[in-house]
Amino acid sequence: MANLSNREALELWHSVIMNQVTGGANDLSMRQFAILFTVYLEPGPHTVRGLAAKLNVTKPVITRALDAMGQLDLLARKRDPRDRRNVLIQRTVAGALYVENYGDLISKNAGLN
Amino acid sequence: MANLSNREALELWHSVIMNQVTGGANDLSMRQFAILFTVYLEPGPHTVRGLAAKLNVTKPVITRALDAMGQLDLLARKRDPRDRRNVLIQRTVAGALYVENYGDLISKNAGLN
DNA sequence: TTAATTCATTTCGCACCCGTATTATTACAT
DNA sequence: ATGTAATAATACGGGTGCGAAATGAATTAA
Repeated sequence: MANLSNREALELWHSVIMNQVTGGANDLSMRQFAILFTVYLEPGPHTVRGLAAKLNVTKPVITRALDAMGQLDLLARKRDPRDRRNVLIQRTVAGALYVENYGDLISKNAGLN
Repeated sequence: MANLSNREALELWHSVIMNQVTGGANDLSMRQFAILFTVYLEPGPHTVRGLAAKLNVTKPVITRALDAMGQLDLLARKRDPRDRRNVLIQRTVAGALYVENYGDLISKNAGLN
């Protein structure tokens, strides 16, 4: 994979964060970002409990993040038919697009100079 | 500079965010991160007004962020002696170390595979 | 069938962040 | 000197996120 110098790494991070902050469309919290990217980048199925354990946060954090991001249509809930206590977190078209665009943004900033 | 594929970019971003979330030491908001990195990566002097304009937020956001990050000793205030209405945001040793470590973290994750 | 377990959700209290509007201080123009 | 402008800080109200604890729903064990 790419080899980033310390300085380059910081400038990349800075520019991505600046894009996020100044654009200001939605402002997801750091935890929400972690949830979103975990669901889209790691193989499922993802449950509330599983995500809470992986991110080292309490379950209500996941529940509330699903409320918020569900409203933005970035993720969706689905009851597990095999064990209806579980909630499976599903990807959405809008969410996939959003994550994809984020990848573009990052790699574009990484290629700036 | 490095050339990142879209997928690599997303995985890099994901791993850095995961480190930030699960580590959970201090949790700065996205805006606070933007302020911190702007001060350490862009040439000064930085003022409350200037940062507010650059980040497209209101001035109280900067003031409060300085309160919070000042308490963590990541940044310091200094009255501008030439115009005592201004506050110049100063770097600190602890802050420089913090940012430096962040660069290590990012570049390390970028080199993982 | 009943009790215990295991999920996700809701409730509660606390803390933080935000923007608007106001205040206090300093500089500048007249 | 006086008034105006500019700067940062503060007060206030609303919104949201957090963890702990309580609740509800579904499964499993006895």
